[in-house]
Amino acid sequence: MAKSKKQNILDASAELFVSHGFDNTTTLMIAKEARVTEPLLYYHFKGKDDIFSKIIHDVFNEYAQAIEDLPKNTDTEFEKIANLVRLHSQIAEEHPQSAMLFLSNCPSKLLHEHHTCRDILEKQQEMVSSYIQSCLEAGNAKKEFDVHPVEQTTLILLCLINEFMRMKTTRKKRYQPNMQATIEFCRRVLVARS
Amino acid sequence: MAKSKKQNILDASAELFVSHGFDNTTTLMIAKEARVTEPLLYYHFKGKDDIFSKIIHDVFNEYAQAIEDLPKNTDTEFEKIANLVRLHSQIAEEHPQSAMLFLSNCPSKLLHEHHTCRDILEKQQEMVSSYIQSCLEAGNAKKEFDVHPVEQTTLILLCLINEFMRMKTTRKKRYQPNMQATIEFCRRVLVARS
Amino acid sequence: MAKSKKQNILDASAELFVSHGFDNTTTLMIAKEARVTEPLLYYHFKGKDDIFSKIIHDVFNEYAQAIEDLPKNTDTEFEKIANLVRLHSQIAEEHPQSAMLFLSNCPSKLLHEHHTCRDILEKQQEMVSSYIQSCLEAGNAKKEFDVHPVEQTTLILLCLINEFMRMKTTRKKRYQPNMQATIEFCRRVLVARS
Amino acid sequence: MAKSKKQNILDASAELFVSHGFDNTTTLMIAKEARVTEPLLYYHFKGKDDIFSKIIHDVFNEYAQAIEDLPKNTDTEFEKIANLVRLHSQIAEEHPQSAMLFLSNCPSKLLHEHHTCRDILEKQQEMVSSYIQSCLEAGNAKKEFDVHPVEQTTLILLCLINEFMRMKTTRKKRYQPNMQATIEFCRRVLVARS
DNA sequence: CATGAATGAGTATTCATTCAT
DNA sequence: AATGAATGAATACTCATTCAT
Repeated sequence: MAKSKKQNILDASAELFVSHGFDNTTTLMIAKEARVTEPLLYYHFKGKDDIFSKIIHDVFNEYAQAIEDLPKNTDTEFEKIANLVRLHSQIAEEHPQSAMLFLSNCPSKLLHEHHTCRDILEKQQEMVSSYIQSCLEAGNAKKEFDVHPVEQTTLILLCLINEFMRMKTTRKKRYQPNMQATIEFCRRVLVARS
Repeated sequence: MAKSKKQNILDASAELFVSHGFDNTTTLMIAKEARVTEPLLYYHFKGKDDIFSKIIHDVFNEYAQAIEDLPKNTDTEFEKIANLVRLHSQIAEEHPQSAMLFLSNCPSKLLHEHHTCRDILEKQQEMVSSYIQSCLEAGNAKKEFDVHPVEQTTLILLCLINEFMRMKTTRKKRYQPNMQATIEFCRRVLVARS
Repeated sequence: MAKSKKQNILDASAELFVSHGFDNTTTLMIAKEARVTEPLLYYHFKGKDDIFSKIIHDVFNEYAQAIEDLPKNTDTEFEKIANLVRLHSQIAEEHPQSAMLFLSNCPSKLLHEHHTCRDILEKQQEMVSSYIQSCLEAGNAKKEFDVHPVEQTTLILLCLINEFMRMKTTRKKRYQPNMQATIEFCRRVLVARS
Repeated sequence: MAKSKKQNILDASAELFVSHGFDNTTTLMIAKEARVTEPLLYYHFKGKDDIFSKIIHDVFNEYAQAIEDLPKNTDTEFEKIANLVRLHSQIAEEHPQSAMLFLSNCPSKLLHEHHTCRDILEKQQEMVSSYIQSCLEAGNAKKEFDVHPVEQTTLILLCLINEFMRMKTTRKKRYQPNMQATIEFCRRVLVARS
């Protein structure tokens, strides 16, 4: 029993939110899965929503850190873009649960303005799109790229990367795009033609 | 009373499924919104799931028809791709509800093998990717395109289009990619360089 | 379509009341089984209770008639008792449905003073016990029997006959008493010893 | 608050099942009668069926114990039969509720093969009939009895005892057979004639 | 005689949460 | 830190019955 009961609750909840969805996971299911009684959930957390928030924040923080940790000094700006794709591919493969948690529970909550998901989704967009935009601008400056409407291209690349991860996580193998091909695709779009 | 009560139920349900999600929409909410009594839901449909299925099938059939109706004879193959992007942009703008219904309710249900959503999502993928792949192959043959791993590129374009629609539907204006920019982006990738 | 729809309803109801019990038979089930729409039930009958009453009365009238029709002139009084047992055995075998209808639906309704079942059950007791009592008294007078507390013996024989039919109708073969043995049993009790 | 709420639920349920029948007893009625809220029923039991099962098992176990406890050593075998009748008479008088519960709810459920009632009814038959049969065989051996088809006579006595209890429990006084007369009736059938 | 549409009142059951200990 | 007992509010769904035609 290395894990604390509190951690048990978080782990069990994460698993259930992924496999059944937030709405279809009951506090009783969580308690049973975590080998804990229901009132203990309320001792450690404010309620079901709070458990979800904690989990989603943890997941996001790890993700944010991973992006932060991407190499800042690379030979080319394109390498940075490629690294971004690689990171997402790796997350989809190594932590599919974390990705799923986000992808399958958040959409239906997005409409509620002040929901945890909305905040985080916005942060993620902000973070990734500013990463991409920096690359594009730097690349254009170096004549490595020749990309015109920088902001629009940023958004489109953001689309591409998000959906790339979504498909890797939620679809059948035959519909999962290949990482290398995706990187080449980006190269074609970005890299200035001689 | 121009609309039949049955149609009222479908309309009210669609609206609520979009705004609250399937799980957070109660049969009572549907009945009230449709200005109908609850038992009538069960007279016309087998239950909440059945209402959802009917709606999602209707939405999908309209979508499938719209793709079917895209012009078959165009000057260039690229025009077909552009048309596909335009169609999705148009749907996101003119029928955001239909798009949302699909995008916000299906993900959490995808795990259940035989769920309506899974069937339909697969059909959509099949349909759109075979449309794209035909274009790419024809374009390559005509030397209009010079696209190498045809299948992978197909998948990536599928990603792009799906997420393009998703972002137009679910995100704030400032994160919505512009249609014309997206088409130009595709052109850059696809059209053979002189 | 030899049978009228009204008769269809009665037949279907009888079958369902037997197989599912009155409370577990819905008007919809009856309508479907009778290949009729629900409102028609209310055209022909006042409601579910009324259908039940009609059926139970029909069944009882047939039963009462059968008892009425038992031979009045027999060599011995005992023969009349034997005939009574034979009749019940025959009903249990030839019209198990009618017997079941009565046996499985009435008990839980017996408590409600003015229920159809109570009326009929009382009539049946009155009828059968007066039949038995006449036999016993006549048999005693003729010295064929030597039965002392006539009224009590009547009641006990009533018990025996009722439960005999119940067991033949509702229990497994191995618990069904044999008719001939039952008659011999009665003979032993009733017939005066030389 | 001498009784636990769990016991309150069982008591209230038993009373209601007897007075209204299982199908006509709602969980709300039970909760109100037990001065408890509805969800508590589901905290202590799996559902309405489970409550019924628990009660019927309790009742049966008491009954089985009472039969077990009947004196094993008696002067005559007939005394044992008489004791059996006395026991049933006593139960009908002292615990009419328990008897009614069984008699009025089980019949309509008997058709469902694996229902609690069927299991228990079979056990009761097995138990009582093996008790009777042992007596008859022992009595025959001792020449106390002179009973010929032992098995059939066993079944008929089982009939007699079951219906005796049923009538004592469910019918009007004037149709309730007298215990002593029933015992004498049995004596007449069983005891060998000089 | 017949029915498609509709409903008031309910019906077993569930759920997130709290309380007393 | 932990739990057995308890609940207010709901939740999908059902049923006998009726109405308009």
